[in-house]
Amino acid sequence: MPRQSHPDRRVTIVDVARHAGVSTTAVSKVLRNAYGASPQMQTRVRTAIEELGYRPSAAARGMRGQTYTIGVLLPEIRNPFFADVLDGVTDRLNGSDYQLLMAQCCNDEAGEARLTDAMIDRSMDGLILIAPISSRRRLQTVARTVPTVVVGRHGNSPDYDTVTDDDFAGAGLVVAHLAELGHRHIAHIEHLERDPVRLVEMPNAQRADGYRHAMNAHGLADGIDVVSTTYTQEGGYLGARQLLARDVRPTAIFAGADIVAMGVLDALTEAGLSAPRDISLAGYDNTTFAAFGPISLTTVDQAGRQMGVNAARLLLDRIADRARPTAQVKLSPALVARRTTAAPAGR
Amino acid sequence: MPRQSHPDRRVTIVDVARHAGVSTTAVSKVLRNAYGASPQMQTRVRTAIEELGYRPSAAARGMRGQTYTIGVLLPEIRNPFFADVLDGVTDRLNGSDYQLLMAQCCNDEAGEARLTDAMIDRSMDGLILIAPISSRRRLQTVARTVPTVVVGRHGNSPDYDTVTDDDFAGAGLVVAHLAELGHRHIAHIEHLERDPVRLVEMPNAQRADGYRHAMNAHGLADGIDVVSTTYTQEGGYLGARQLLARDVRPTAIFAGADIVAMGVLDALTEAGLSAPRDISLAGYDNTTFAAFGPISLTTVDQAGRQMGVNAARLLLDRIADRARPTAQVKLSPALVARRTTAAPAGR
DNA sequence: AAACATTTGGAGAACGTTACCCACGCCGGT
DNA sequence: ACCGGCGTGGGTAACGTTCTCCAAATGTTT
Repeated sequence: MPRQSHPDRRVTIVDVARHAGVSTTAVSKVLRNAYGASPQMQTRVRTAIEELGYRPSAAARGMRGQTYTIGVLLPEIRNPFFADVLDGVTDRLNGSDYQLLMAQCCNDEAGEARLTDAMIDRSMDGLILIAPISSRRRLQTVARTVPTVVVGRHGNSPDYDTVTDDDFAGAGLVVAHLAELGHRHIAHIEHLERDPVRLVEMPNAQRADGYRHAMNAHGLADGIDVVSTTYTQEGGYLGARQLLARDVRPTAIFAGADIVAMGVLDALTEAGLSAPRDISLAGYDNTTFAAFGPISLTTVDQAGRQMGVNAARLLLDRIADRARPTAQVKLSPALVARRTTAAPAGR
Repeated sequence: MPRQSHPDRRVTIVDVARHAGVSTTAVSKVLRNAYGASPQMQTRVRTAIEELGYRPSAAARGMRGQTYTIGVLLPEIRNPFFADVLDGVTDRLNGSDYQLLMAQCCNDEAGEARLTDAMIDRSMDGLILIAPISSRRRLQTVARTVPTVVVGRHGNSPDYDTVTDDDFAGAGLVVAHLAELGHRHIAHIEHLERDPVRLVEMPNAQRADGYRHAMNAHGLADGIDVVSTTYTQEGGYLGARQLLARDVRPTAIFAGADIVAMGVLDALTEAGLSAPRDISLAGYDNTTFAAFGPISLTTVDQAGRQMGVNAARLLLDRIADRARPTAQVKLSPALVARRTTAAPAGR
């Protein structure tokens, strides 16, 4: 590991050029794998880079070209589903020249805007927005400024690519599973949504729609029972309390997300009930939590990793060609039946 | 929200200067709250900035001065304890000019080095390294290049500040709690550590030491029983299997981390046992998982949020004055007794 | 009134890299 | 011989900000 001659100053492209006896332009070309550098030149420059321990400054690069940095916006770091997506992105980006940096978002539109702006200000080459809550207008603005892929939000745009799970179908899988077990009164805890655009684009809305559609399709229209809270543990807890207070209790609860199902479990435990003995319970996301043995929650696997891989792929594609038409990747969810669902007690 | 005159080009400091009828130097001074700008100048420039919707380019800033970016290195995004630390950092940084960006680390030294390098390449103003595994030498090198705070690693350095939990004392709390309940054979699952430096600096090693020390102090030297695996769910599972196969089973298990305790619960469930009926179980970290009602794991609260707040504070201090002597903040852990610990069965 | 600080503003040179051009030499085909 | 094309290399001007001076105006002391 060679030390640089001057103790303080960073090694620059000029040092490399001098050391290799070539121009800075030549070094730059090699760095970017750009056209116009002969094989000899390549090895010569690379040797010099190695010998001096040179690493390009992203700041300087950002002023003219790329920074080889990709930003990921996460809404909630604690939700393991997002970690899965992130793993996929990381996988795809490994071995590329791109470095991934992420930021946790603050769960409000203003904060989301501030963060995307911060990423744009830092000359990032591309953005992956995971389950953003910003207005469609805002997303378009961002995407027109920097290559962007939106994950976990339906609807298509001419400006950004999307990667989603087929939430409508996923909800259907849960209903089918529970109906097959013999349940007729299957309640659903949804995330309250008023905004008309989000009512179409947000996964939670799609799941609620899918639930209603599937209930009707199975001839269980009478068993439709929806509680609107939020996709949080707290929301699940409160939702379950409402459901448990019904005159006629549902025999099964389909929570719109695993985190919601956790809140439901809380409420059940508190009420001295357990799943599936007293009530069947299903979630959505197949988080590590759901997979955890003592919990063993029936849920829907979104293949978060696959979503991440696709998002990264689409983003790299778009960085390479900003003009290509946008794509919408929709992945198929799969039911993971575990131990919180069973035939209803009275059957 | 005014649009910029040219459709494409970003608003620069030159535009602002022209619009305000001042020099770019003046604008720069206002942006940095630097000395030499009168109050009138300040308002005048700020108005122009507002009117044009100007935001400075971090890339350009990075070439001369600060980027107002702080990097956080997380070893494992799924561990909720790190999320707590991150919350604390975010809290402290909110309202400051600094933007936080994080990267997940790859759990090996090479990957950690690559990431810190990437952050340095991007001219970040400061780094917060959470539970890094790099060699001490490497940490020093990084810290000499950029202001750095190391979280969750003992030992002090003249180059970086540290924020830790008193892991030694924390382990003592667990042993005291279990001893008081009447346990005499208390096993511990530790993270295997060979490197002599890490054996002193890593929290896991401190916990194991604290465990041994406390066992002796309570006159339970005969009950010392340590299994070395890893701080993962898998490690907990394997460790518990070993312990359950003992001729004389321990009546309590102190897992070195909540994630390890989860693995233990897996193994217990598999063996048809439960805590605390058959065996008492304690973790460490007070993750959201431990707090979750149906789990209700006895654990140690590290006040991750406080650690994060302190780390951010120290980092901002150091950015302001790189010459100040380093500080070591050590926070006191607290026991959180929940439902997985009780008096041993045979008592 | 002169000398000296202090405050306020600006001019201009970095910072490290890449984009855009142009020059050179070497081909092959008129 | 001449011409166009291609492969190769380099010169140079950006990019947007801050930093280092310097000058003018204003205030303060002798």
